[in-house]
Amino acid sequence: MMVESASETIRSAPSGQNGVGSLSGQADGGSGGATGTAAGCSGRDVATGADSNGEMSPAELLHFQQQQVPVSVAMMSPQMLTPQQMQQILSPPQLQALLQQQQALMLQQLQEYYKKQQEQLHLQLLTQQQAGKQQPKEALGNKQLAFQQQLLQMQQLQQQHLLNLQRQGLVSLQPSQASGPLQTLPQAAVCPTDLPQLWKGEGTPGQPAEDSVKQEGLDLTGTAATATSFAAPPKVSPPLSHHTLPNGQPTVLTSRRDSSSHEETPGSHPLYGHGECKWPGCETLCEDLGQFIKHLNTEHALDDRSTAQCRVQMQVVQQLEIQLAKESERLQAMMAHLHMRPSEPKPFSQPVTVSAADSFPDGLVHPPTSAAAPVTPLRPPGLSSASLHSGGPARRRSSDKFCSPISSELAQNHEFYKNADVRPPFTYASLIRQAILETPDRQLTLNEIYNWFTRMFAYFRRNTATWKNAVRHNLSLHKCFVRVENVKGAVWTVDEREYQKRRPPKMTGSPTLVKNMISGLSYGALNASYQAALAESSFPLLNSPGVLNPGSASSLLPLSHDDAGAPVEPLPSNGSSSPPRLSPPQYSHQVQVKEEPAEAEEDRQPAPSLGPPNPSTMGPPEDRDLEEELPGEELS
DNA sequence: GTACTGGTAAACAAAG
DNA sequence: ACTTTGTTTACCAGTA
Repeated sequence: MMVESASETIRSAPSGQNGVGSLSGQADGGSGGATGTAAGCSGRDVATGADSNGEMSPAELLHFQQQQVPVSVAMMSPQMLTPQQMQQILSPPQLQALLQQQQALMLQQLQEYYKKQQEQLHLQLLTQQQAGKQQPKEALGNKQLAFQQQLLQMQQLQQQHLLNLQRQGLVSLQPSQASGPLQTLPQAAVCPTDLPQLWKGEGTPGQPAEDSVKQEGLDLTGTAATATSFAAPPKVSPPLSHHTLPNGQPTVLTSRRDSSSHEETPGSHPLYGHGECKWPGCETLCEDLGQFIKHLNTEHALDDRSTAQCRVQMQVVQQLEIQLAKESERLQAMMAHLHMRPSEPKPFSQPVTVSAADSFPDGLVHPPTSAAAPVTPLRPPGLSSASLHSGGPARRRSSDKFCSPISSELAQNHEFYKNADVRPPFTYASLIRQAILETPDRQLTLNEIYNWFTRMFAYFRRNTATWKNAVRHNLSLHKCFVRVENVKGAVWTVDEREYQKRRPPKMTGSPTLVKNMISGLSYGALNASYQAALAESSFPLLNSPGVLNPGSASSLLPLSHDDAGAPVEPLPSNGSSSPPRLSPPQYSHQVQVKEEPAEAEEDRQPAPSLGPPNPSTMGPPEDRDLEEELPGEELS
């Protein structure tokens, strides 16, 4: 198997790589290989985390990785989906939007955390100064210096992060501002007040800071995860108010910093909130600020324990910083990888997709993906097969079911599938059909089908033996694929009627079910179904404008109108009432002559009894089409 | 629990 | 003899 795979890879590589280099505009075989490798690497990177870049020690790396996955995943997906699942559920544009959101969230988290840290460090300075009276002078001086250095370091780190992010074009705000557009994000997403929980059970006075860091690091993930409950509204805004420091808050901070030698502003203390001490791991209840100050001076005076805690806090911040840097780097790579999808909003595909996305079989109106993802239909969660990335058994391709039109999906994410090592969520049968229908004469040899797979999907550039076997298996198994002996060999064609018949397997023989289902569907869903079918039928022409409406689609698709059942049947089709049933050779001949008539008349037995769902709003062609197309598209 | 569908693996044969 | 193509069977998993 592996031997065959290797040989096939070599053989199919040149042809398959031709279209691969589109990312860089290259089209020769050499760049294709590199592109494929890059795609594979990026996919692995996304799944398993960034590789070591030499800037981190093994321990740090381990620690970082321990934090990284849960944090990032939690921030990306409140439902705790794996990246692969996210990838499958979300369309590439959605992924991009999500990544940007993740980046923004991390930025906000870091900013808030920096502020928190600054306040804590600053408070430490204050505490030292007050407690320093009982301490030896030079020791106090050293520690003060250390704290000041830490504070300075914190500020530098913060500025550096902001600069980095600005350089990436991800942030367009001034460092003094929390995060302009990001303020719409849930404030509780990363709540600094949760951070003290990291210190729960934190080290005893003599415990080394490193040990604490390990614990904190692990706890941090949990904190971040729990803090990422987007759905829940921020229930405690008051405690946040003096931590998050929206816009004018930095001035408060600076004023406090300036008044470091003075009294704290009455009623507000960065470590005091909700009547309790906010010192990491403390949470001692204090009735008023005075009591809190007293508690602070007694319990959190400048000693080894407090120093260790502060160091731990520092390391937590540093971990976050490292994580942010790593995530930023990864995000950049991912975006660079995905950026090849400018999505050139094809004007024709948009109406089709939008309507298809608007009305899903579930009857829900799915919002448009995002501004950055204008025209990608959402796949219903759970519909897409999961965890295909590693090449494991993949189930439940979505193409045939529901109304996810393979053509429009492919048209929109063509570049994505071409370069990303992601398994397309379509069945082999639908892919084979697509490959065949893309050709002018609607026929392909087996090898040409192979080439189409490798050309269109990076995923099919590996494990060739497996999927090729599957292709052959599907070609032989499904009646909709007709083998035709040609002068130059055997070619494969698609019997659309068989293909359409195959799609509504569960609906056949249950007219009542069909009827109930149709009656339960809105016109929008029906229309979406129709348009989806139309889009699917017109994939080969999606790259040419004018497939906006059934009429133009049919006119541009002399042959494939049978594809969508009989949607565009009223159109020319040279009026022939078609020979209903063709033997394979005949059919192939029809294909070649492009005379595939508007048949499907005899296949539409149950249709007449169903009646048009909404005659007033739909034209006759749509009605007929929907009656036939709907079962397969909407229910299955 | 069952039927159906889809994916994967494998064996086998025929043809080039 | 080897590869490619094509067929068939079996098994597993997901879904209705």
